[in-house]
Amino acid sequence: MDIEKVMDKPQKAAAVIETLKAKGMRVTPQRFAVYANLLGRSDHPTVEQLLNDLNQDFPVSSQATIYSSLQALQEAGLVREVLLEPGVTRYDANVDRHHHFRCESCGEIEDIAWDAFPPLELSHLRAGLQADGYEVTVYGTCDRCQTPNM
Amino acid sequence: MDIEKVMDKPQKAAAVIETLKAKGMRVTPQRFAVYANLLGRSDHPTVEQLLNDLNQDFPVSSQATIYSSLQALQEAGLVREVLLEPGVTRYDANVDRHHHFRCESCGEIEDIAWDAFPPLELSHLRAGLQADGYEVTVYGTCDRCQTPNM
DNA sequence: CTTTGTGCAAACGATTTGCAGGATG
DNA sequence: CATCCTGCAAATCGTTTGCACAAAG
Repeated sequence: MDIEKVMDKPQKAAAVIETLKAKGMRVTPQRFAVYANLLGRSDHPTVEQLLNDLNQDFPVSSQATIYSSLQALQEAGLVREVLLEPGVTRYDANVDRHHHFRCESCGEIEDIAWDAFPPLELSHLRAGLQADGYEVTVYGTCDRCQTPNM
Repeated sequence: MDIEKVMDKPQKAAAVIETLKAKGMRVTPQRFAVYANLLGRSDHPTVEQLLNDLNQDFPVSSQATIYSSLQALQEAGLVREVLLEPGVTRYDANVDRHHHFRCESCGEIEDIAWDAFPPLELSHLRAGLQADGYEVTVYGTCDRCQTPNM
């Protein structure tokens, strides 16, 4: 399969390919498609959602390959997992530090900018713990779920 | 099976039983054992750990019953899930708000007191989001993993 | 005595793995 | 052309479910 088929924005495609190469990864259409798709959305999809989205028009990648692509992308530091619901693993191409908002009604997840909150002081946690970073998860209700069936 | 067999601290046992009754739950030895065990530890065990721990000396509860007990305890608001690693659901009998520290090396989870951090201002999130609460997760290395094999 | 819980085993769903053929660099 | 990736199917692991029996109130 040709990589061009899975990407309609040539300029960005080149950038994505460069990123993958720069990480020493082989650039395959499947990897490219997974990463480009993740970069192009902000809703932290599951593997199932990626699978449906990628293969919508014609087969691009199998499920097993999506799993292995995601693993490779994770190891390269290009993608991270987001775990906020039991049994659901979501993926996020935004690896800069940021927080999350989760709607307790529909499960939707939305990013919150890092500087939405003042920096937290980690230095006076219990002695012995070495803190490397942190993240805030906010729980609540999204707009859509506040005004049901309208 | 008799409840006394699974609890060696009679005074606390009575309190646990009262709590369960107060929530309108039937008090069974299995439920009691699950909840008492969770109350007595702070390491957020998985179902597998609970299963091993409870049945260590003699059979107390089956796996299916632990799942159903945990579900009932959750619905009663006595227990909550903690999700910080893929594929691993942990349980916590501390339902007061608090934060978590996760060791990226061994996966151990430790509670952080709620007032370890100044309260965050949730009011200026994106308009439309209704925030109900939040939680901080700190990532790092625990004491044990900082000084390997000693 | 009525209702709800338990235990077993089968069912399930998400993720992982083994392996043969195919694509990448 | 050597290495690594892909796709398929089978295997695995955590969790859920159906059902007959037992226990709680």
